[in-house]
Amino acid sequence: MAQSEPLYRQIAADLREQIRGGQLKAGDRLPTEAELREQYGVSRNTVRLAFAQLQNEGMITSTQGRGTIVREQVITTYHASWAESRDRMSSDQVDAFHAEQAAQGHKSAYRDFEMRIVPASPELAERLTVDEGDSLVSRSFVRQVDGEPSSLQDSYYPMDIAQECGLLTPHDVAGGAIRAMAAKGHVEIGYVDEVTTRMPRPDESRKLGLGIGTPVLVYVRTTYSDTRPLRLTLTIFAGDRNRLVYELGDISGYHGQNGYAS
Amino acid sequence: MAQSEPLYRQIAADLREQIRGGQLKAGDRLPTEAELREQYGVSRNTVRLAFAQLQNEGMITSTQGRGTIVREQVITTYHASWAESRDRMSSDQVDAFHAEQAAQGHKSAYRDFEMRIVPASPELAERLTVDEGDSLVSRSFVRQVDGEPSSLQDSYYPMDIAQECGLLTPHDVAGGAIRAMAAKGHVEIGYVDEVTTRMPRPDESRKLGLGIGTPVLVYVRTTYSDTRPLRLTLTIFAGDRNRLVYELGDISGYHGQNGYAS
DNA sequence: TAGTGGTCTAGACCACCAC
DNA sequence: TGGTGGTCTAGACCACTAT
Repeated sequence: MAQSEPLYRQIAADLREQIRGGQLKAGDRLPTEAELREQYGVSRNTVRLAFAQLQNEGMITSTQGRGTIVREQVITTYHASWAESRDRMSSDQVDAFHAEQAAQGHKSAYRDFEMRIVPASPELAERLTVDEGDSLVSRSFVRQVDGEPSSLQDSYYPMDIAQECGLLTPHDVAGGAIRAMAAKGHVEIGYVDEVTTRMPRPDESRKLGLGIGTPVLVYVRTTYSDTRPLRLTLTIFAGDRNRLVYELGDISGYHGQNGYAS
Repeated sequence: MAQSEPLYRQIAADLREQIRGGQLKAGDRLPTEAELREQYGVSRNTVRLAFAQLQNEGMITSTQGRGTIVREQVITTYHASWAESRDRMSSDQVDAFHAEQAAQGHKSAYRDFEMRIVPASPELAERLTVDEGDSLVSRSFVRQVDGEPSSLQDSYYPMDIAQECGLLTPHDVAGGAIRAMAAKGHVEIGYVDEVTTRMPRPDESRKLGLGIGTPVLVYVRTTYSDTRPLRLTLTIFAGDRNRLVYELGDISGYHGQNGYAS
């Protein structure tokens, strides 16, 4: 028997089952803490432990004064093997991101643009093949989709390239930084992408408006010309709203839908 | 002033600072709940709330009877753009995974192999272009690295291909399923990879031995021949121990290290 | 056995939201 | 205003680990 399961886990399991089974749908309100306390004959703290477990699984969200609801997810797709590739960038857009979001029926925008000069951390120095502590130019912004923050992006450039290509301005670069570098002969011909996941730090959680129990997708792209690393872009994606997609090789046998609707 | 911060958040912030600052290193023991209760003059529950927050951020682990320690992370790399590619597979290995882990100084193994016949879910049906409910062959196992479970892998094959290529056996297929399919003319020439993250379900958490506050990396690879989808592989990576890497285009300008040590 | 974290109770007051 | 969740206290007993 699983009788030895603690009470709060049993309560959490019951509620999880009701959500998976469809009795409680996305957006529905769960019973209040008081109701569950009576229903199970336990203390309020035990109910709160059960709620905490489900919150940490990303299944529910509690709001002071309003109640506790089943979380819903709207996932948008980021085609990593398309984005920033030159043959997909039309002349009047910064990157392929806007176009892809529009194709999925979403509106995207940039917010809180910042330019800073920072010393290279060990990780940055290794990937950009500069010395630790060397100055790098950081250009960062928040990406919004449908008015909600969706990802935090931070690109790092070696100082000499940034100076040569006019990336030291605290504004958006017309046509995009990639184009500006290409115009000076620094053409990106290869990428290395690293993808990991972790729980957000408090400031990331705040900027992305993440609920408890939402991890982030950490996406690091290092780009190369034929001779050297040109740029490192670190993107923190809100894990409950984003999907990274790579297309490799020949996928002409693919049915061609761009939806990945599920 | 940030005086309005709840007590437990202040305590969590203090401890987080000590970890980030290096006063508390990976593997070190934190003060006990009783010590912190005295130190801050709060109730034990408040200390526990602070611990819970840090656990959910993946920073600490508590064990009954032993204490609370700072978590440490050993990350291994999974080269998604290499794995399973034919020109990287030597004749005597199932896939490139073993070789890559060995190159990183890790020992890998497979456990708990299973073969099942399952009906296609809507997501599987869409990607494999079969009808919902059609029978698929599922072949799954647990991947271990250095004796610890590292990822759960589950591959789905259309029934006709599985029958033709001898994938209906409840054992490992000699030389690997990819080779078996290629021998019958079903050659994989393209991939679509989808990468997302979420918190683990209780069973995944158990199989992977995940602590509280550890998300998983969900990795779905659909492979194609020149005419049709051949296979869908779903991998659930323990988020605290794995990194996915893609190399795209020409990276001859890359410095050539395979470490990504950090 | 002593000390740790795990579970649980029964209260209290507060901040926020809908009415 | 009444009800919701957010924070906090001051206990209690249990399960596990180290010694």
